[in-house]
Amino acid sequence: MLQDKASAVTDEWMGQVRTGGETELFQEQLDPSAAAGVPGSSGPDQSIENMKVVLHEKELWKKFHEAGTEMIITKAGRRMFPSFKVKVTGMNPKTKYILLTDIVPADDHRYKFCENKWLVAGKAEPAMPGRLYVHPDSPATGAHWMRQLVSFQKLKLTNNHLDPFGHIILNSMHKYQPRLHIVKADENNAFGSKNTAYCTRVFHETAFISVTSYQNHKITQLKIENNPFAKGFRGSEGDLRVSRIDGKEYPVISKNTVRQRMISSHGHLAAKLRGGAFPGHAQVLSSYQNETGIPLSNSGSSDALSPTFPQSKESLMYHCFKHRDNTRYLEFDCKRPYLESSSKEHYFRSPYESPLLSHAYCTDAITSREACMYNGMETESGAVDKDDLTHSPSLNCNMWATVQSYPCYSVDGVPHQPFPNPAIPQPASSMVSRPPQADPWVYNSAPIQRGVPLLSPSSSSSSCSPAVPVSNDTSSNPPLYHKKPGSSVWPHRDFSACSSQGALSIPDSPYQYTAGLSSTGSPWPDS
DNA sequence: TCGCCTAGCACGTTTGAAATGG
DNA sequence: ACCATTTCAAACGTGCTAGGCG
Repeated sequence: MLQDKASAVTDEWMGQVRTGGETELFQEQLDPSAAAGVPGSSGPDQSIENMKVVLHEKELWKKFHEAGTEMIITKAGRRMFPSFKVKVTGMNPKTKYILLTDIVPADDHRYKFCENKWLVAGKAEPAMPGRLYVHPDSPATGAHWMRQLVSFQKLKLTNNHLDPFGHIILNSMHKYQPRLHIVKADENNAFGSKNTAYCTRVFHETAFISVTSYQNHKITQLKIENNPFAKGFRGSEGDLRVSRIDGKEYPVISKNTVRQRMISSHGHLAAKLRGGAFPGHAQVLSSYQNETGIPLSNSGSSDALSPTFPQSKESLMYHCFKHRDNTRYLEFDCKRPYLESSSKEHYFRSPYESPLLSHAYCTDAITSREACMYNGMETESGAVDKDDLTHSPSLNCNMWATVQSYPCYSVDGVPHQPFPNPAIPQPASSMVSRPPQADPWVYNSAPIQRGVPLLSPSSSSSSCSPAVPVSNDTSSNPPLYHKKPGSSVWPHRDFSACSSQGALSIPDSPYQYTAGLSSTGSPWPDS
């Protein structure tokens, strides 16, 4: 069972279009030619306004939220748990959509965990290079998306600012909000052109604070109890994990803890000897930035500071690059050992032909196409209607990237004054790193507007938009994401954002995350 | 001294190739 | 020869801990 009916109703989302602060039905804004041009499209697209998105395992998310969700971030990348899964309905079965997610700062604070609560500990660090995670099945037909759960469980979080794998980069001890974007592919199986429509969905119960080690033992216990990979840390039946003394909860030292301590005290020397077998391993990434020249902060112009509705203020730049053979490793000095030591499912493998693409990455085609969609009870990658998989299995560019300064906030669509991020240089379009034209596998990109009011009185919010043309000249606004027409095989794709603006509407009050969800004693800060 | 971060560890799960049998 | 099932090892994901670092 995905959800009970009540929660499903709560999370129902009727797509709407936002243009210049007005709300309109999506279909009225949609360029009919866009739908008509989409292969397999049948008639007017009613999918957007009828679309409904339900967060999977909402109750579990609520449990975490009430305890103050924490997500571990590591240099190598760590999955989220609970993982971000949604059930989508109401799509046009034959229209192609691209599903993606990103994680944006929830506010401009840094936090610390004191006395069992998260407290504001100062101003946030400069925003990391924003990245998007494109579901590896994208683009796919509505029938495909609706058939099973759409899972983003392979998304990984990292605190490595130079991460070459395309994992989403976050700052530790900061609060973040995941978002889901549904983009209607245009006639080129792309989006970002003027005909591209998109919607954004935010589930506030998925907000979390990134940490390098768990602060709240309640979260630790929730993870251990619910994550099968942490089963090894579960105690035997009846093993109480938390004891209450004078109304306060104290963690109980588990058998594992005792064992670990014994191992540490008696076998530390041996462990060190074993650990010393691979010296220098962690040094690989530390030199990455200098080699590639990746700008850590490359968000766009001062538009980010504009209090106006963010939709027309944020731009994303996406690039897609051809998959090459393993020789691409040669372009990474000293990278290969690290790459090989990591998961087979590297979102990004290497930069490609041009130094300009230094922050472009590629995913592994084979593994990224592993089933990320689930039926209610079982995975059934083999049951997928191949007719619906209009893309080749080599499709493999499941990451985009954006860089965004701190978002401007809005409440129910009313923009809130954003706060500046002086640490981030704000050049305009100069941030666009265009791939060399000579490379036919390079996917070009252009700014896209997004408007995403995150704050809502409900536990979740959404926003929907038609493609607001950057200009009428489509040639100057190539799709952000597109499949080469006539290409039967998708290349490995890479989306590397060069620029975006703080168009994300997030309240500066943490209450947005607790409304309707929090209980007394919520660990979320009250400020 | 403190708080945060990292590497290495053990454990359980997942995955996929190889082996086996019908 | 083909297909389905089973087995098993490697890879992966996880939380825990000591030690490093600023």
